[in-house]
Amino acid sequence: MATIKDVARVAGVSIATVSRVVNKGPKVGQRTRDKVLSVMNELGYTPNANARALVTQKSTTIGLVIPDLSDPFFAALASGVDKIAKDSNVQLLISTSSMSAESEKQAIDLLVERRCEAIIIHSKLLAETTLIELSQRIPGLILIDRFIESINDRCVWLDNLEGGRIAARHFASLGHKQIACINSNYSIDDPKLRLEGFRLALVEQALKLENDMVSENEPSLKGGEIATQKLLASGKPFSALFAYNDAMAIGAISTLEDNGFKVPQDVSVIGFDDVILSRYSRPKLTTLHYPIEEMAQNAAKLALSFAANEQADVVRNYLPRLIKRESTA
Amino acid sequence: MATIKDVARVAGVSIATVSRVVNKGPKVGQRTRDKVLSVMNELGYTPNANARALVTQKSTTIGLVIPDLSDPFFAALASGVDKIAKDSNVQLLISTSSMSAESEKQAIDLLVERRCEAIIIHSKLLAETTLIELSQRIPGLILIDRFIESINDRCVWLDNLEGGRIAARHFASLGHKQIACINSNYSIDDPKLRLEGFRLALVEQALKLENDMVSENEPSLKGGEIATQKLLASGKPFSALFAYNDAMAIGAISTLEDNGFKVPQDVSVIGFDDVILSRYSRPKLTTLHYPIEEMAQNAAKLALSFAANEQADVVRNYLPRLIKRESTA
DNA sequence: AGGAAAAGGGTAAACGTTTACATTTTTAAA
DNA sequence: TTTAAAAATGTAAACGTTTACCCTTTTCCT
Repeated sequence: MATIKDVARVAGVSIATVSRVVNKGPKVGQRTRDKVLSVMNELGYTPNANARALVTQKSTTIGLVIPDLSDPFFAALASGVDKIAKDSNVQLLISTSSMSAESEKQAIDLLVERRCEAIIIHSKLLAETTLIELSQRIPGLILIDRFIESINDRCVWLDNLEGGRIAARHFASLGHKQIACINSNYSIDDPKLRLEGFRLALVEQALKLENDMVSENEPSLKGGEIATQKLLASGKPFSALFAYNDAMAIGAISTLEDNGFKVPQDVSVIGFDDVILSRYSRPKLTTLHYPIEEMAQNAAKLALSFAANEQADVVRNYLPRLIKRESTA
Repeated sequence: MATIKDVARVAGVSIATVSRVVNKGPKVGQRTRDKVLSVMNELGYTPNANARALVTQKSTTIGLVIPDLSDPFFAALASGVDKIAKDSNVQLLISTSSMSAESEKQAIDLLVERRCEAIIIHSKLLAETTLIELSQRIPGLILIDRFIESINDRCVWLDNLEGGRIAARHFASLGHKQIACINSNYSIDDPKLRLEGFRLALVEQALKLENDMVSENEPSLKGGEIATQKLLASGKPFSALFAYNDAMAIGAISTLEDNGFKVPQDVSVIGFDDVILSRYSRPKLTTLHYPIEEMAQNAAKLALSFAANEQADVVRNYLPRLIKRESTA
């Protein structure tokens, strides 16, 4: 592949001159510029970004660590980062990490080796201490969907607790008394917080969530089905169901209808996340909107600005918003 | 950030030695190795991938051009590439291209500048000649979801025509006579091919698709709804509907049920793609499985092998497969 | 003890750029 | 013309690695 030297030689100029025309710099005559341009074209010259990064100490790269690209939620996250990257003429390098602290650390290391300008990390498993230490070493590092008090200026997160509260209040306002919940059985904070907020607000409304009205399972369609079957099997009736996420909610609706319950006439169901699924389900899902793409955009802005030693003024703490569709009444 | 020189200086050895321990090379004694390792740790040394790429002429990067990361279909594609990348210790660099040949070209150029080992391109807009020329210049370039005869060994594609055929045969085998179709109005090959295959196989079965039984619109939920409304408005009855993709199919089901038609009792609907949506809809969607993730994996394998001057033996030409669920009868 | 082979370690060039600084050429005012 | 300023171009160092090649210790056999 042709290098700047080849172009210089063929065009009969110095590499400095070629560099100047490549970078649209000043100080180069029209005549030479045209000559160089035509040689570049003839030779199919493309500048080497690695060499450039080395000498300029800028990689024009933004790194992103997520567990799984195929999950629409993370795809939306990545898409948000990508949009800001595009605006800043920076490219998106993705590092996926599979379900272990070890692998999350590795994914980050790869991005550090690449000397990414900025790094956005979705980590649920890495220890707080590690993350804090990392954030000290890397100026452009931002955590998304995770809150760590001591480095809260580096975090962009959603208030899960409040999400639970909102769901509870919605059910209360609809007059529901017999309330159930299907939750994720993953050992991360989110399920605990959502449930806690849900409980708290229920109490405020003089309602309560019986212990056996909470069923845990995988946060997936199948998990939602199984969790709902268990709830049904217990025999206790309920008219309102709070699901950990949209996938579980849709699984729940499916199981409920298979068992003769109409949604929302017999049971109201509320989801969480507002992923694309929720608009495609029938009935359309009432859910809590998780503005992940916007959050990712802000995280990217923040990361880029921290990397440049500034501090962008963007929202970091998000509240989920209730989207009323057809699954609650 | 500490460099190899810093480590060498502090450890009292040459940079060659440090390089050897970093790369787990031979020819370094236990004693020195330990010393270097501890200094590396103390200084928080991380090798610079750009410098490495420069000298080794290997970027350990695989590039991917797609139009939109937030679309689950492309997210699945990216995920497939990522899996192979991981296996090959290579990182995924994503370049999104928005709806124009120009922008597709730019996205590719960015990856070339990065000297990606291999490049996977999902391009519907770039001219064949450009793509052919590009594939000549770049050994590790593979086209996904596009077929160009003269460089067919660089293509991984799905047989859209056959997809249409399969749908038609399925309807015929179910005894349907009054058949309709909602198609995408995008001016790319896929909609034309699917429809053509559908028509062709219908004729073989002595059936036919009336011209006014084809309605075009955007390939989205909303587009599916509108296209179906138009079909309904025409007044002609139909009992089988072939949708361009799952989103349109789900939109169609929604509109059909809103108009008092039961799916599949009154109308059978078949989708295309088998994206995650189709499993979450009610009734679950009968559709043509588009094995995009597997295709992407093979594209990545192929790209990497071409880049290494070999030629992996993988399937390049895929057939969609009928997934019978609940929306046809 | 002598010596050869093996092991450990160092030197310096190369990768493809950018850029401060130096040099040459052109322009235009005197 | 001369000449000072401006414009164009060139020189060379630097970025952080890897690696071929060379030199110095060890090791271990006879």
